[in-house]
Amino acid sequence: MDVVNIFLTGELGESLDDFVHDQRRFTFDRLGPEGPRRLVEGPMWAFVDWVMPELAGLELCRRLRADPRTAEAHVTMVLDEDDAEDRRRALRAGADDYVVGPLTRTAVLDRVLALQSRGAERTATRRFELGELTIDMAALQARWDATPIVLRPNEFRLLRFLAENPNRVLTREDLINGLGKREPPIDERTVDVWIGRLRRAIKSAGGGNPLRTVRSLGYVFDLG
Amino acid sequence: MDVVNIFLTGELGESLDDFVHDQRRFTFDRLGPEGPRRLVEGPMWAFVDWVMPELAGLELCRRLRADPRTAEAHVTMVLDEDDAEDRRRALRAGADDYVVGPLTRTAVLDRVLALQSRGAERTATRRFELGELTIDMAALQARWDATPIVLRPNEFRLLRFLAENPNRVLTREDLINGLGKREPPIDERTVDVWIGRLRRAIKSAGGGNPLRTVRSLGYVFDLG
DNA sequence: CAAGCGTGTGACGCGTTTGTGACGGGATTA
DNA sequence: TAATCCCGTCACAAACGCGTCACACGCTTG
Repeated sequence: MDVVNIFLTGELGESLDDFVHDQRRFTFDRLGPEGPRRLVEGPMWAFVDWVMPELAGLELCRRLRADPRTAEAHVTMVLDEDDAEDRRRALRAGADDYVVGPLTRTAVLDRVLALQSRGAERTATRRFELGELTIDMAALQARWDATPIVLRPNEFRLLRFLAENPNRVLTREDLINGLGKREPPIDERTVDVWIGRLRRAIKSAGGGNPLRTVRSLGYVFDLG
Repeated sequence: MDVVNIFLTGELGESLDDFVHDQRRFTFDRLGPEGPRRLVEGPMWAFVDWVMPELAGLELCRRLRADPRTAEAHVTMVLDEDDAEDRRRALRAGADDYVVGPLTRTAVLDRVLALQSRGAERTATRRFELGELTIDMAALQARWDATPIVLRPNEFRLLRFLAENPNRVLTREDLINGLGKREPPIDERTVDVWIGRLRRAIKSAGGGNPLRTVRSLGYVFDLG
């Protein structure tokens, strides 16, 4: 069984229990100014707060990179707000990517799973644009023409899957499988509701409707 | 053992060896302006650089599509930077998708595996062109010279069937059978209505009228 | 030129599919 | 623990697709 070790700064690290999902075990631990409290086998994921009580997040980030025990960890910086300059600084300090907080367990797991499934390749497409739509895998955020689209986790996964298969009719079954929802079996009509919610979210960010209904078949993400 | 043949433009094609992974053999070869150096059996994947020494990537992409030996290949365009307009152009030139480079072997394999596992049922002919008309089977969408034609399912099937039998008179019966409508029996006059609707749809996308009536016989899809 | 076909097309109505507000259970957060 | 959020399902109304009809127009034939 795969194990993924997740380290978090601040309170969050304390409050989370270990967790199993999809044959994979996740361990959570607190990340202090000296790094992780215990050393572990397997992939490590560190989420570093931008502001911390004892230490600036940037400094911790540099220390993690400098320490051979944690140099290989995947480091995600947690920002309070979406500031371009902060992002640059985070990446320069050695972070692999960033999220705009606040961080919940769901957000953490979503990220870890998303990045894992995209493969170990660090420079894989983490971000892609389709027309006016930008999907940023690293920040788990989508934008329409620079306006952020407020998406719930399921909606983001849906959008991602659709956008990864553009110009191709996806049946409701495809979509259910694509989001990895085999158990419990999902009513196909539910997909319509997903689509409706996703459309509304895109629309309320001022976006168009790239999701075309193909009657009696499914849906397509349409590119220009 | 499955074999997947991967063709790459530029240096990358030279530097990679054949490779085995998960019961599957991958062969790598260089892709020049004239297409692949050697011809192969089995699925083909071409990764085309946006910029190439001898030839623009877009042009190569079009050539691959036009060449019957490579028309069925899955073509991925490799972009240097994230430009929305370039993406559109790539897809319009016949690329199936795109990545933002730089490309490594890992990135290539990840992508091929991901696409293979998703699109298990790749239709034989994903897309074909007849003059200004393009028919995209995967997206169930037709375009006249880059303008989408709004078609209902039945109209799409009709257009597809006509386009698959160009320059050949199809009787109303042929058309009814071609669309697989045996039950319940369809009035032949209904075909006239189908044709009329299809013509209108093409026209309102700015297209011409490739559908010629052959009095007392049926209809022809006219090429040239 | 008249009569007779063959075709184009607007209109209609039925059956099906889709969109969506509402609800409730379950998980998460504070 | 209470409050909130997320999400799957349901039910109903609206939208849609499509086959048919009916009539007008045009072409053919005598």
